Amino acid sequence: MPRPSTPLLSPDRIRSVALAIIDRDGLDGLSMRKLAAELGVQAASLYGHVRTKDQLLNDIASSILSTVDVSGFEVDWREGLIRCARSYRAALSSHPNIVPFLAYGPAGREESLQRLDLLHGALVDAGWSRREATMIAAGLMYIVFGSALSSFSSGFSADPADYTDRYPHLDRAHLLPGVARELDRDSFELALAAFVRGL
Amino acid sequence: MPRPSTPLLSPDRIRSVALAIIDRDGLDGLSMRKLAAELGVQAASLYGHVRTKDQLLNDIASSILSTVDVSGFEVDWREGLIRCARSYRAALSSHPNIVPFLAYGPAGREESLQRLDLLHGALVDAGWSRREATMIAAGLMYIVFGSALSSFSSGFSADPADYTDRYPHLDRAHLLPGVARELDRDSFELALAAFVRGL
DNA sequence: GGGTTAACCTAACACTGTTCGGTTAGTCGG
DNA sequence: CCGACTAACCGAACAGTGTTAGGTTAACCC
Repeated sequence: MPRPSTPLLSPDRIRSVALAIIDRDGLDGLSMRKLAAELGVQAASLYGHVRTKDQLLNDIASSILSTVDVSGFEVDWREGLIRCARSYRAALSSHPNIVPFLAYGPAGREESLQRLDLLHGALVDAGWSRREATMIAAGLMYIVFGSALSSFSSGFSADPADYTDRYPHLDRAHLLPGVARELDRDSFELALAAFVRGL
Repeated sequence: MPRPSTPLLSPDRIRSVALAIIDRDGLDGLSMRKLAAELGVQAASLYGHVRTKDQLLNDIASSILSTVDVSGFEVDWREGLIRCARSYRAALSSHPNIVPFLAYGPAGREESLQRLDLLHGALVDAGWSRREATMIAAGLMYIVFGSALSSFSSGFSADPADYTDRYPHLDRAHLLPGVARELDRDSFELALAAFVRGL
């Protein structure tokens, strides 16, 4: 097939289909050939629109991070922290499969830094030292990313029988997928509340 | 080369060289061929001692996790939580490059579960409900893994000039590698202290 | 000393991301 | 209207990945 009348590819379409594949098949489930196939195209054609796979993932990551909302600091810094963390977590957990890439890659993402800068400024305005503000922001990110990786409760979904005998203390209620999600959210809320309260 | 007089390979040697490569070249820097080469052997030979690369990584991960110490709950549960978290973080940050794999993979690791079970039991003994104990343990893991991924301060080590103008609030002192490590540790301690205090 | 097994090898398979050189449809200048 | 040029796609290839099948030989046991 030579040049088609109307282009089959665009950066936006590539990103959106790639994200759909990641959501469906996981991070390892995305290959350039598979992505191309689902776009009705050969793999090489992608490189006219995307510099590299890593760049593609970065772009997707940035677009997800750009939905994070850091407003709400006018009221009070505690409320601002909580809202920011919730928004961050919501953004991450809407596409959980890409979180490992996000956490792995450099934190120096434009979107991430902008929001961090705002957060940092708000904390300093509230009376914290610069160093403290940095550490508080870091702590908040620990909780957000730790919970979004969610290698915790959703990582348990193996055979319940494995746990019952060997780990007497562990409640196995959280093995049910529905409960696991709820438990993850509640754990996040508890950790967040405890962290902010303890500051 | 046929069967050598003294075996060149053993699961232990393979694991230790593999971990050395990961520490030196990163998680992506480990390939079976490279590992084999450093062991003075061909790649296929590894599969007589190791079922699969993923299994190898899991074994390495388990051996790292097995150094985590969850004692210290006799004194008081707050102290126990803090000691456990510190020990966990120490174990992870001694081999930071494997943390992404650890965080990515299932939490259902034998070593991880044993310690989780103990922690859970200690919390229940201290008067928390089973559900609360689970959530507290999860929260602790969020902070530990979030901090060990350390996609925070060590992720910034780019060009300092990039930050100065665009992000006025961000202090750029933490760009210095030495400071970054210290800041990471202090951020972890602050998050941990705030979390435990806030419970 | 012969048979068995364990430890290594070579070669290959099916993938991966990425690049090079071609082929053609669309677009613009004269 | 026609030629030059570019944009968009393709086929084939490269170097690399994890993994397996089948072969070769040294060490071990009876």
